Amino acid sequence: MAASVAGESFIGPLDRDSPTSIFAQIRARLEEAISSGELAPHARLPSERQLSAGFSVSRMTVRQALDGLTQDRFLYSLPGKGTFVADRRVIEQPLRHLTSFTQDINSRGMRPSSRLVESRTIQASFEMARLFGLGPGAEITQITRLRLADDEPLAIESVHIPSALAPGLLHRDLAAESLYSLLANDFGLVPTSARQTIEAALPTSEEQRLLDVESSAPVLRISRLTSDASGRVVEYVRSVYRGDRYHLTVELR
Amino acid sequence: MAASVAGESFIGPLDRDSPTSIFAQIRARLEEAISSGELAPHARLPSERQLSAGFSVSRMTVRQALDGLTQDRFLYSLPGKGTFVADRRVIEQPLRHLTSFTQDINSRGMRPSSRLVESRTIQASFEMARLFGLGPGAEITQITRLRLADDEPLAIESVHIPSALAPGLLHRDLAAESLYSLLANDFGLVPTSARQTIEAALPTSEEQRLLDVESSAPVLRISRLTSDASGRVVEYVRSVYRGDRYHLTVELR
DNA sequence: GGTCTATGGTGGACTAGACCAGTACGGTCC
DNA sequence: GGACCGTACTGGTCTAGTCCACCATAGACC
Repeated sequence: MAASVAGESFIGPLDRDSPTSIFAQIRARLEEAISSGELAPHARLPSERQLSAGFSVSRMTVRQALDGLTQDRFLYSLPGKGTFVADRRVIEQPLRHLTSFTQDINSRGMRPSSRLVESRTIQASFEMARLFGLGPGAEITQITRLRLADDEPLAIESVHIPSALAPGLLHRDLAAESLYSLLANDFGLVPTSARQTIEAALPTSEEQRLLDVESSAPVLRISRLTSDASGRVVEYVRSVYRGDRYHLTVELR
Repeated sequence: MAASVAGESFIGPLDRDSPTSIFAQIRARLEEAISSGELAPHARLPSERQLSAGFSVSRMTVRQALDGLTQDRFLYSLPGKGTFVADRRVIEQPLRHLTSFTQDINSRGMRPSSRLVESRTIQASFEMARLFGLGPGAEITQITRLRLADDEPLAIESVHIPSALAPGLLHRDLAAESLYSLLANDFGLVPTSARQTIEAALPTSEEQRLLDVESSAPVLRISRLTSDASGRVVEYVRSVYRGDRYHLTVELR
């Protein structure tokens, strides 16, 4: 009744000189074995002690890899029984991660593009200053773009970033490089978490025109507040998506 | 310019005989110190070695507590510099966690209630059988309820659970006990993660009647697939929320 | 002034052990 | 047959150390 004996191909020598840490290598091996199907859903993994011997590392190092995979719902463990592969067939590809419009649309198998609607510097309103933790009247760079998928209008996206965090942003060519890689590379702004508020509404007349929809066509209004690891708010985005062409998928815990 | 010296009140002897693990106790101390404001945002924590000495535990145990808090965005660390309190003032209360309608509405400061619309056993459609990983035609218990907040209609919620997972569910009194505590206590179904799909739409005539809205009033259609730790799908919920009274908040990473 | 360098501190990674509570199973006793 | 009990295994927790890359600072040197 026991699972497969020996021959677990994902066990094997690791690269001790690699810049990648040992536990990350073990984690990658297991992830690979899971996604390739070698480790099927609900299959039992070798015990931590067996893995530790198989990889010639300490058990704590194995646990560091297993803990991460458990945290991310690749594995689950039952004390006294063993560690098992979680069944992710359903919770497969959806975007649990923070994604840009470009990544999002690409992952849906469409071609993203955008058209600049407006870009300017504004004074922060009281509310917006509070969100960013700035004094009222602080300068905010606002970039509004029409977002298209396969050349059809899909959303209007209005990004707000404190000018102090990204000086000179207005004069950059956002057609040439992605806003997010620009923020990360040139300004050191690395988003790690975001809070999104989603509501259903009807479009304003301006939105009807840009999105090319009727006044009775429902839209998704999404506002997103993005922070870096220290919790500093780096951007505030207000988007309006066509309800007929877009649905949002999120994963909760 | 250095932070407070000595006198960190959250450091102190732990209960070695407690059923709660040491690292969980340390974690609780730090969380408490953060939420009380004793550890302000961006304040530097004592070093891992100092904490380890202060609590008289091994450094690995301290790290177990810190790692968890970092994972959950209470802390962030800068190698070579120290560990710091993240600024969560913005990403404060929103529901990162899986919540029931009752919890959700309570946390918004309103009084939740519900009215049974329909409860019955149906044959799984091909699509629904696939979602649950069952054969087509498997029995599904379906419970549809009108959900109210402060006695105003807010949503229609239709829960689907494989009958085999919760036998006799139809004959239980859902007014008396929460569906979720019932599922957990009597059937051992503990949801740990969910995938939600959200879209904006217009209500059907039946939905207009139940929610008491016009045909042109946009609604949020949310479908949720809930799984337990092993990845087994335990429930599928389809909800329709009034767009004017409800907005959804989620946190991403 | 500016630049280099040693020093001591920090988090990150890793080791090789230990004890515990829970599980499964085989055997023994009734 | 059924109840009990030891044994061997599992993951969960904890210890007491090591080595490393990175960071700040203070002092020496130019």
